[in-house]
Amino acid sequence: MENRFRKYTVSAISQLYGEEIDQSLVQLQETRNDFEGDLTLVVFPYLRFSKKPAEQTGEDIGKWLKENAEGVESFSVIKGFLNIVVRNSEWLELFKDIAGSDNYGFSSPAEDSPVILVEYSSPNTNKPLHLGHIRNNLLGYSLARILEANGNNVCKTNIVNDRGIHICKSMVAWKRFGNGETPDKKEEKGDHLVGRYYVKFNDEYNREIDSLVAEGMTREEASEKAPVLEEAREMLRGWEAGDKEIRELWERMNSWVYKGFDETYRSLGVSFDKIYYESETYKHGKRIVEEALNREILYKKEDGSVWADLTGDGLDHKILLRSDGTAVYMTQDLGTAVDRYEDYKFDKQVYVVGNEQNYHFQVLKLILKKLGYSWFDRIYHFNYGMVELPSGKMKSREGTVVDADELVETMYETAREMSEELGKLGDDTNTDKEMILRKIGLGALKYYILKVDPKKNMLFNPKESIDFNGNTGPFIQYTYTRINSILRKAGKKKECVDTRVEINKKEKDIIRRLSVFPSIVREAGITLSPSLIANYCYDLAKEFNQFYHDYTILGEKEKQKRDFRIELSFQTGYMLKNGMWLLGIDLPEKM
RNA sequence: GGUCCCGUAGUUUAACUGGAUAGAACGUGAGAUUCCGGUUCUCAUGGUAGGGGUUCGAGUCCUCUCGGGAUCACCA
Repeated sequence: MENRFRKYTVSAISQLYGEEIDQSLVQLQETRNDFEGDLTLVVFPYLRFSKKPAEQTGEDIGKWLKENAEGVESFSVIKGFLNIVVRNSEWLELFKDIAGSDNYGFSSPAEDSPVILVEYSSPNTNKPLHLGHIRNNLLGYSLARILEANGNNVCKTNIVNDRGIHICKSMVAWKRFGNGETPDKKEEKGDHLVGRYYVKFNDEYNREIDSLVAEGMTREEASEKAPVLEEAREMLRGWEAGDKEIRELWERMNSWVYKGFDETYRSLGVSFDKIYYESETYKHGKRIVEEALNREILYKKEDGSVWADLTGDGLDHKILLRSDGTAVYMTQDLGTAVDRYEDYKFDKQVYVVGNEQNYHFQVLKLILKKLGYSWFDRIYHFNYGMVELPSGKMKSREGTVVDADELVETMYETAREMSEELGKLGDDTNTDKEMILRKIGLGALKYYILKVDPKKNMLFNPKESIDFNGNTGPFIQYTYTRINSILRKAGKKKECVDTRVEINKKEKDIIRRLSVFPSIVREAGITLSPSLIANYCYDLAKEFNQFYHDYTILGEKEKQKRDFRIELSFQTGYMLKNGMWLLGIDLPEKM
């Protein structure tokens, strides 16, 4: 409908003022609630063509539309805003289109559609996932779905940082204190077990520093020379040299971690199409750096370390290989990027990584450019802010991180408590009940995180997120189950839309809301914002609830009206389901 | 100190990318409704950190000040 009016406006301007304008210049929006009308045209931009005051211009265009455009009931002009009232039959035609199309608002990718890689999660294998990763995973997963719905060929990737000094630290601690402990023996998730030894390493490290200081060493010196650290470094060198024993231990402990991660990913409901490992890509990175060194794009210091000079671009010097020849983070990321380009020839790559790495990605892009990769501009860093808790900031050093598994469990527990308090779900079997509660707990978590603008630091309040009222996931889930209940009672068959039926304001509001879904999906795809989808779902659910409150659906006597309302409910539920699907949120059929 | 991000009612947030009187939600106070599933609605309360600029029009763009965060490692 909006598109049609856009075209009408272009013709109106052309016929009235003899000026050909582009459709993008037409500012058409929903009429605000306080004014009479459905669509509003902003006429200010045309004043320079009409050479008349805003009111007069609005009147002219309004008159033209009334005479020439189909479906205009009436119009009014307030200041520079032309409010158009659209005929009810137009709305019903529109609704018929919506009801008649499958997956309204979704486009399916063709073979030659753009290829987009979405990287997210990117865990280190020395500790379990935490709240920050949750935001990352949810954003990444949702972005992938949104891009897919926009008709792109999307590949979800993950880069696992499975090598480096941090992993060696866990390994050293496990060798020293582990007594052959394994996840099976301990009945502990592997990632948690390994994470525990990482913490143990740091405890031991600090203890050794303290005792060295007590023996008269300076703190600075002590933190360099502590024996455990030496041992970890030795292990890293051994790892890079391919020492058999070290590699075996490394593989063994990593396998524990992967098993744990898989469980976490499953409980969060996210997945990947392709996983890259740093232990494989870093070699490629090193080759790339060495080649670039030969071509004198990079330079070597006297101590043997390799650097990129970025001062010409307003940045600093950046190290790419250590003096002992080992790789750094940037080295492997270069390798990963090139690997991926060779694998997929992507049109775009989206890195979902926290904003603390803004500098890193700025540098990555620049170095790719310097090295002559023409596609350097196709990588995009999707950065997001930190998650804080009501109790304060998360600091791993202070032990205030929130473990991902624990949080999911807490959400589930909270859902159960609330549900018991309300005394529902009585007659369902236990497994059904559990599944529903998982969906509610997880839906609450996901919705609460995704409705916020990713750029902003956010505060996560578990209690508030699971509220059944307000702008929350459970509220939308609840609306959906309510619709389902109505449809079950109605016999749930698809109704034909009779375009002669009379509709009221609320019904029109819902149709209008339904009709903008495609443009919201498109917008979310362009701006990469799941929050747009989240807020859309909330608005739709709220509008439906108002309608539900004011009018009866099943109790309506007139058959045509009743059928229409049932179909309207069906479409609303369908749209909620699709919208929430884009966020990776499941809607239970009952709750 | 350099660079980047952020600052909207008591709190959590939105604003169609420069459009109307800045919307919601939670909370608080008053009232109506409570029939398909836990409702919903109305009213009250209260906000763009501050100054200057750009123009028909600024939360949005520019600039300065103030506040918060990130980063500037031979960590990842």
